[in-house]
Amino acid sequence: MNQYSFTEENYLKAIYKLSERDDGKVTTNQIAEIVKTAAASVTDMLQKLSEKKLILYQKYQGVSLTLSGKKIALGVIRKHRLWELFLTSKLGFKWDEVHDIAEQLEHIQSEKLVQNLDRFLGKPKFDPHGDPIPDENGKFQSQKAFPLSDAKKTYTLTITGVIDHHPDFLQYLDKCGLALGKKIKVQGKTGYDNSMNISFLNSKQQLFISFDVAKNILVTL
Amino acid sequence: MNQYSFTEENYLKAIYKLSERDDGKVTTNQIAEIVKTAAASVTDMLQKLSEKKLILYQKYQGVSLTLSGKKIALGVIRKHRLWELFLTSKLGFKWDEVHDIAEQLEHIQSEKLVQNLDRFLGKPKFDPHGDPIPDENGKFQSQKAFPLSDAKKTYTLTITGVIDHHPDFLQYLDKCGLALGKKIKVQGKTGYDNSMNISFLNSKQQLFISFDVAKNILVTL
DNA sequence: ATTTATATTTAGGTTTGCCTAAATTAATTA
DNA sequence: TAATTAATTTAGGCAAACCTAAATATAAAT
Repeated sequence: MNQYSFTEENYLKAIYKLSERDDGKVTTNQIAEIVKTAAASVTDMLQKLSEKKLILYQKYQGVSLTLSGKKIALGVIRKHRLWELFLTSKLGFKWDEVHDIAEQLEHIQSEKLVQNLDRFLGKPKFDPHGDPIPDENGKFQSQKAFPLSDAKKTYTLTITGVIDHHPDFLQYLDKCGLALGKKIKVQGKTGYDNSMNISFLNSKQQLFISFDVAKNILVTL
Repeated sequence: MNQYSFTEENYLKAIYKLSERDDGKVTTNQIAEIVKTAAASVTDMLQKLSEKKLILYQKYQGVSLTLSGKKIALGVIRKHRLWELFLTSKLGFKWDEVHDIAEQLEHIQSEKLVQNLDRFLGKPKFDPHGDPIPDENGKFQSQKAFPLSDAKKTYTLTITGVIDHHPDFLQYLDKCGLALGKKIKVQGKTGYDNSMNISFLNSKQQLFISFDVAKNILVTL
């Protein structure tokens, strides 16, 4: 009944994530970039998803998800994030190792499995990268976090998430001692290249980070 | 490099399980039965697997696994059984609910995931149905268990496994109070239909089970 | 040893998801 | 507004894994 292919789920997830950012119509090329296929293949799939009423699609006009499409996308994202948390909190994986495995696990079909896993993990609200985990109805708390690059001086900030999930980036943060929950303060900003000088609470340690890095770190006041 | 498709893995697993029993060449129709496809489709796949040197295949002569084929099959079985145990021991599933989910999970590709899961579960030797779990080298203890239907009277027996894994059968055992580890004694056998009268240790409870049921229960002395 | 039955393979065709190249539409720039 | 560029779609094709029907090989029965 409710069975969609691995590939279909990945397209829906990609469309969801794109429309989350741009908050409008998603284009063929954007999707092609994410799912790593030729644009022509994307067009094929869009026609198929449209027939199944999972997306709204008109030639050349971009796409958006229908309610059913969004539900499926959120279900996949929910599974992805639960599995990521499982891998780190129970199996001892580091946060830079879990993405590829969760990309596979997110397609396992079993409503009961998701519910039991959710309970086993204690109905968590956030995954190891600080992303919110949708509940069984697709609802989640959207964080009021903002990129560190937007931060003013003086305030004490808490690191609550990352935007870039690439292993290289995460490993770099590890090396700097930057982890979720860490409290930091912006000591200074260089006007020229927007790089930042930050310090940790309870430590004299200082750190320089580039604008590109700061853009990908999410913090709250 | 070491990547085989979902389907290829299922064929190899089927061939492994069939050759375990009959201990010889496996036929096209036997495989077709297990993987639930037409015999002609099996022939297609056998030719493909043969080219990849995962099986030894000659037209009309049946097949057997090569060493590489066997390794892959055992890897899949290892994963299947580890996941089944995870589902029952950590997520609260019952032994009749885990098969279909494990059929999906067994194809997740990540050597590290398997190792970490194995460690998380305490390097278990048996799955929830009493089947041995191969280690990272494909080695496992083959049980010296035998079907309850072959048991003589008098001895106290321990239930250590089941042959049939169908939910119906397992639920029936649950209803009878027959579970792994339970100690029983054969009180009598009916010559006519080979049905059995068994009793539990530490209980006056008596039970009649058919020959068909007894054939699918494994016990040790 | 033939004949009959069963098992297996070949032939031809489908679907899914992908590709490249060519055509078309939309967006941008002159 | 016309011309150029970029994005998107159509056309035609490929590989994987499946199917049915027909052909062929093996096994069983007379």
